[in-house]
Amino acid sequence: MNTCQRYLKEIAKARHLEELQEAMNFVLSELSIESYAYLNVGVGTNSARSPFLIGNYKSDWTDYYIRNKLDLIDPVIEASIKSCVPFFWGVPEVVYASRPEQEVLFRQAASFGIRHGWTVPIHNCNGRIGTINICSSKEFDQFKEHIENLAMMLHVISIHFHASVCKCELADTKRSSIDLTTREKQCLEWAAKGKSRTDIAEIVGLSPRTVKFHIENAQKKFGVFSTRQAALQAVLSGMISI
Amino acid sequence: MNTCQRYLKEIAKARHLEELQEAMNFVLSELSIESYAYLNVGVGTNSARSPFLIGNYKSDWTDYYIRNKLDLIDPVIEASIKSCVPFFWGVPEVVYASRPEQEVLFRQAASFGIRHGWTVPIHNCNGRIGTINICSSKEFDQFKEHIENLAMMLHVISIHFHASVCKCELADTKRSSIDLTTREKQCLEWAAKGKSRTDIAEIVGLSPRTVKFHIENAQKKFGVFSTRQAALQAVLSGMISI
DNA sequence: GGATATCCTGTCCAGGTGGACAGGTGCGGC
DNA sequence: GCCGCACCTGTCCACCTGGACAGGATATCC
Repeated sequence: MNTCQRYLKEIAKARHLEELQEAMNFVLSELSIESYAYLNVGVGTNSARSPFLIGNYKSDWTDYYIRNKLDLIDPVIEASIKSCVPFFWGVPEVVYASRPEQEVLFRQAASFGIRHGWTVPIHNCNGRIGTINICSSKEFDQFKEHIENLAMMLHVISIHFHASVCKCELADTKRSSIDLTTREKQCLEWAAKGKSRTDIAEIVGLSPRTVKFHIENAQKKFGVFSTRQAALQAVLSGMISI
Repeated sequence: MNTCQRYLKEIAKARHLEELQEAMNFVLSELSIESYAYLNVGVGTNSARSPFLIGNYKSDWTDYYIRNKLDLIDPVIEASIKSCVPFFWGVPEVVYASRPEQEVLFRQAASFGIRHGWTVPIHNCNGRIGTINICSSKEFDQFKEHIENLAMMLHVISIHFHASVCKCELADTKRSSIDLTTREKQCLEWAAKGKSRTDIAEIVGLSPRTVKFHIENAQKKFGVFSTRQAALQAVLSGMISI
């Protein structure tokens, strides 16, 4: 068994988020990664659902980040939503602050020693994405070289880590898999076809309130906050067709 | 630059699907992978486009597979939709035929020498998923050992390959009848992610009215009457990703 | 009998959406 | 110079949506 396989095994055997964090701390320290943060965010609307964070960034910064919902404006998160391959960010790179509040964010991060980094975005199409963010106090060139040497391994480790997070999360919430009821699918299907609540009510022979009820349930199951997203998720996961 | 980086560069520089296939053929032959197939399928039941296939499987089999839409019943594809980490399939593994028509599929595949394999599922949330399927005529244990030694590199290569396919494909859609402008795509993309008009306005730096304007134009192009439908169409036709 | 799941229905209300009316700029082609 | 196109912005208003309150009826399983 090679080194990477050993690392992946370490990550796979974790049963709770705490164990997972320990495993990741161990693996990344072995790889001389001084500072990392796994951020799991919803791609949905800016509602109450909080993103969650695992890692060893300074808690002053991460607390502030989460409390102020900075993920909503973070250009790194924006880029992660769009990209499916890892990317560098910070001073000499493309992914950088473009709007005033993003510049504030970068300045604030810099005051905690976070000036540049490398991020692995991980998508699994359930309305949330995972990002492994690695940063360093080293000079950018030196950091980049270090990362590029490890990129392959770090990329794979990140994906498996995210998969483990999802597994632990699922185990926690006891939601084995997303399973829509007949009514939920029926209502969502018409919603995806562009019908309004009242239309659907008439079509399927329910009250508009009940249609709302079923769509709301579907939204909860997908962890999203709009019919738009629920319809998308249902179509993308092959549960309904339009 | 190490070997893997060289491979990734080879894949990244391809501009058309043909070049991409050549690059992949080269890379995988270097890694002593005798037989692979990249299958790109839509996840919806009646997806916008038929699946497409790149690789060096016997064309007798792949033609038959595509013609009979076997991806719709293939347990490997089912597993790929659900999993986001690579897995083995075939005789001694978990992913195997469970329904009668799936058993037929596996028997047919076996007659073409495909008995077991390893699949990397790649999700990037645009209504299609990519799978890199690698199989071998070797005995399973021997095959498994070979793959496990290369798993990390193959995994990363697969992800970058899929990203390149998407890039080439997007270039192709520019020639299709429906053609969204940059702003339209930009606004729809955020809309598909569940953002509201005001959110999007802030993100892309426009007035809410202008965001509305662009989404309306996209709606007209698709011949639909809601953001919901426009977002779905755009995602399913691969113009945007969520 | 109680827990659980699916299903059904109601009101109130802030905030989002889409249609219809306006207006404007800058660029390239004929 | 005019036309078409992409782009940008505004108001008004009916309607739709989602969240937060409610209230029910069945049926299954332990």
